[in-house]
Amino acid sequence: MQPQVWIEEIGRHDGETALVRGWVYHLRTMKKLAFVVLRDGTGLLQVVAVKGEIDDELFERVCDLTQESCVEITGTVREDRRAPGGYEMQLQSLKVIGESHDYPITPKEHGTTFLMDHRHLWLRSRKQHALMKLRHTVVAAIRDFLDREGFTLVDAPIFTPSACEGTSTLFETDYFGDKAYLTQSGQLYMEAAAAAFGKAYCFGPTFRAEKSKTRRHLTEFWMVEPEVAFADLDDIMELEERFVSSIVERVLEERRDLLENVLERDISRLEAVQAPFPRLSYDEAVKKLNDGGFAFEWGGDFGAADETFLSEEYDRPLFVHRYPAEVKAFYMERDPQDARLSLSVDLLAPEGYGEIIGGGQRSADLDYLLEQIERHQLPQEAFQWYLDLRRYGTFPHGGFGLGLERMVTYLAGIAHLREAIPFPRQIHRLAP
RNA sequence: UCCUCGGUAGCUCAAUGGUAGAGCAUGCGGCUGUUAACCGCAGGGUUGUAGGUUCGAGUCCUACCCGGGGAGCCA
Repeated sequence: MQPQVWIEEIGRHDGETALVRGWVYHLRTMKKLAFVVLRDGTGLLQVVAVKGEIDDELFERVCDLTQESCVEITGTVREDRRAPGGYEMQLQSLKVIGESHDYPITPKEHGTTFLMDHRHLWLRSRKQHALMKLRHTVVAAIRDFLDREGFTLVDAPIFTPSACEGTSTLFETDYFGDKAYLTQSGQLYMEAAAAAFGKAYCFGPTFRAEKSKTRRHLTEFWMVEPEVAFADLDDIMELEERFVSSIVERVLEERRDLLENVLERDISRLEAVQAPFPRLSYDEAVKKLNDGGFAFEWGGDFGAADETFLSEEYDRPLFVHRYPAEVKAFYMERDPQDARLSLSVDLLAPEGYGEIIGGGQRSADLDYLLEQIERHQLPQEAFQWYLDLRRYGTFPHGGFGLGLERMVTYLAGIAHLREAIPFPRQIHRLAP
C-alpha cells in the first residue's frame, strides 16, 4: 500500500501521485468541478475533482462529502498559485474513513459560549490550531531555556496537605478520610529542590478556587516555577528577563507565520522585547500612578487598570519590585533597607496584558518565618518540613512563577486567557 | 460577593404593545477555477421559567433560573 503523505510535506511530491488522509475542511461543488479543502493537522490542501476526468460515480461521491468527514484521497500533486498553500491535488480516488453529518461549527460566526461548549471540535479550527501550536512552542522554549541554564526538573505534587500561601482559594478534596487540597503553587517544594539541586524548576497545572470571572483567570492553569539557590532579587530579575526574551525570540523564530497570518499579531511589539527590561520600585510606581491622576494609596496591590497605566509607556515588559510585605506571601525576604518592604518583583507585560510573573527572594531566617506563619495564622505543623530547610543549612535563594496561559495570551495578542489552553476550567466551565 | 449586559429557529441576530423574520447551516435543484463560492426553492419556533398588567405581551411589571463582560483576588 502507498504510504501516507502529511500535507506539510506535500511540496516534496510535486508531480507525483500521493496518498493523503484528513478531514474535509471546506467543500465547493459545481456541476462538473469540485474543490475539497483537506485538513490533516499539519496543513490544508486543496483537492480538485473534474467530471469527465474521473468516472461519474466517483465524482458524485466527492460532491456528496460533508464538512469534517474523514477521508483518504489519492491524486497527483502539482504546484498551483490559485490553491491555498501553493500546491493542489488532482483527485484520482476517494475512500471515506468516517462520515460526519451536521457538523456544529459552520463557516459563519458563533458565540464564545457555543464554541467553548464544542471545544473538542473547535480545536480543529485554524485560529485555535495556531494557538495550540504557539503554546507548544512556548512550552518547548521554557524547557530548553531552563535546561541550557542547568536547571533540573523536579515535579511538585498536585495533592497537598495545606495552602502554600495560606489563602482560602483552594480546592478541597477527600484523601482517604483526610482533607487534601489541589496545589496552588509548587513554590515551597522548589525551595527544597533548590537545596538539593541548586537550580530547580517545576512545570505543571495549578489550581485556584477563586470565583473570578475575568479574561485573566482560570481555575486550572499551568505554571513554571524556577528556584535558584544563592540568588538575590537582582539575580532573579536578570534571570526573568533572559527567560522571557528567549521565549519571545523562539516564538518569533518558529511561529512567525502563524502569528502574522493567522493570529494577526503586530510582530513589531514582540520584536521589541529585548533585555534589559525597565525596572520600577513600588514606591516609584505609586508616585507615577498618583502623578497620573490615580487615587492609589501606598500599601495596596495594583489593580488591572493600574498595571495597564504603568506598563503603557514601555515597549517591553516592566519589572515592579519591592512591594509592601503585607501584600506578598509570608516567605518573602524583607528589604534590609526598609522593613515595610519585601524583596519581591512582578513582571508586567506590555499592551495591558498585566502580570505574567510573580517572584522574589525568599527569607532564609527560621525565626522570621515562624513569626510570619503565626502572623498569617497558618497551621505550623503543616510547615515543619518547610522550616527544616532553614534548620539544616539555610541558604539565601529566590525564584519566580510564570503563568503559561498569560504568556501565550500576551504573545498571541488575544483578548481572553481561555483560548490559550486546550480545555479551559473556569468558574462556570468544567466541560468538555 | 458586587456592578453591568443578555436569554427569540441548529448557529449569529432582527422584530413602535397588534399575523415571529433574515443570513448561515440542513434538504432539493442550477452552475467548469472555487477561495467563509454564488443563484433558486423548501422544511425548521411552547420567544429561559413562573406569575401579573392588557382586548391583545417576544416587547411592560415582579420573582426566580442560566450565561456573557467587568471589579475584587491573583499567574
